[in-house]
Amino acid sequence: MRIATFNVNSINARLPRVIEWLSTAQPDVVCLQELKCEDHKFPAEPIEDLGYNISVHGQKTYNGVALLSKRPIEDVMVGLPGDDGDEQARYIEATIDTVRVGGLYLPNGNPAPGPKFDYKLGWMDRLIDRTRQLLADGETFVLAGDYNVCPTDGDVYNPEGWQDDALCRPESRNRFRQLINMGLTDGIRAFHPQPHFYTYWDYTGGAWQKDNGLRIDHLLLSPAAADRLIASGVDKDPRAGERPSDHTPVWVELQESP
DNA sequence: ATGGTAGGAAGCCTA
Repeated sequence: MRIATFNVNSINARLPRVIEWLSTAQPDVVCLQELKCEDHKFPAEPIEDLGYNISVHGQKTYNGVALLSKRPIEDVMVGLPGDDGDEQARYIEATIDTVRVGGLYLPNGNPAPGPKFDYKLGWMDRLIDRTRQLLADGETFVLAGDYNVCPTDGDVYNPEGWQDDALCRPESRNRFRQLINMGLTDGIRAFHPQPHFYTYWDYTGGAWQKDNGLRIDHLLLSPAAADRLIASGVDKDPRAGERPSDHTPVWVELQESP
């Protein structure tokens, strides 16, 4: 069972890239971020034609997340618990087969310090609370998405230049580490511990050509999910295509449940 | 070198 995450930076602008990637990679489950459209403007038909069920939590202009799955999507929950006043569409969770899958678009948080950074840290605290609940419920789960956190300096092409950025600040890294310390496994890191294994390259300055990247898209696995982890990877092909997203798909492969 | 590029919305904001 292959579970992937892909920040598309507008699903409608990216539809050709997404269709091409789904057709070749054939992931079982996909978490999409930055749809930048409301539910009714999500291009469902061409994706359904490839055999996917779809659950969308959209928003006009900004944010927006979705789950795609070749298997049934059950018990969908949208919105991260813990703040009823949070209007931003950044979280969707559902059960697929035996796995609870959370698709997330963690706030960028720049500039730091400031209100946007405070929102990011509060959101991360709520994600930690949600993780605690999933563990208490005994769920086998994967939390996948654009975390907007570079866990270590090895995940940044130029750590000195990025040390004050919200993606690299100690407050952000500390909260990411809290998730790991709850027993979660970084799916990419488990198979690819080397530095400079990136998932995102800025549009500006020839970042892609120079491999000036960041590792900010992650799949975190519960202990029971990690016991089934057999492979992981980064698909760089979509980033090299025409009109690409600035992110590229990242995936884990889980052994089928018995 | 306080830029650069991309997307959506509306004549800027977010990333």
